[in-house]
Amino acid sequence: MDAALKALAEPRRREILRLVWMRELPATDIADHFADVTRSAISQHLAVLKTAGLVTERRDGTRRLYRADRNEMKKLRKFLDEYWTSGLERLRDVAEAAQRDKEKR
Amino acid sequence: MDAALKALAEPRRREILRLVWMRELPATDIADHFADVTRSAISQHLAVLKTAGLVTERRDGTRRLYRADRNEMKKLRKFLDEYWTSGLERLRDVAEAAQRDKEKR
DNA sequence: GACGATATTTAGTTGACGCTTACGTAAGTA
DNA sequence: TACTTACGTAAGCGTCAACTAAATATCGTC
Repeated sequence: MDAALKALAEPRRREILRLVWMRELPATDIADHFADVTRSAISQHLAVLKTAGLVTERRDGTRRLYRADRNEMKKLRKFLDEYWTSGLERLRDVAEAAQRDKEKR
Repeated sequence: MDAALKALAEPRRREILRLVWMRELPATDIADHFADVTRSAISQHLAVLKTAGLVTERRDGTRRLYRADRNEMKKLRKFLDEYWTSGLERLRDVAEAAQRDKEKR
């Protein structure tokens, strides 16, 4: 989950993810979309996204086709929604804070 | 939105946000929660979160009380949900891809 | 097997980031 | 006024992340 959030922190990677959101796309086409950056850079971004589980790679001859793993994004959304309010953790923190307050008095 | 995502990419900042999710907390209490890091470091993290709009600051005497801005998080969630599938942008991209395919044939 | 096409990988550089230490500042308190 | 508490800010440092250029892998074709 940590890797996914870090991956999304980079604007270019978000753009890539958007490009392959609805369809598969070979690395070249993805790279062509970015005028100001080398293919190599895009390849590295794709590696990060793949490691984070946000895209899947499929080989077809010399080409590599990428596609967004929407299920992983779904998990991320769920994580973000639940992280702050996860029951047990929250209760523990509140209890600790109360304890701290008590000790100070 | 970019700033918010970058801010969340850092685990400590996520933890801070969680601490002040349900209640206000002075900077000292927040810093005390992290044993392995200086108060200064936490102060800097708080500045990042504030700039990203994820927390609000309220002064009370010498203390500064922080609290999560849940509305901003709500916006972020909405952004994440809609970014990949935003109507016009998506249509444009699809059109471009179709054009590219056509030219190759 | 050599070659062109498609892509990743590997140095190597640069800038950003997180951290600590040291200092500055504002608000209470004796 | 002097002192303490609570906090931010500046400078400096080490590390990591993003980039380029060059080298390397892999597949299909002649």
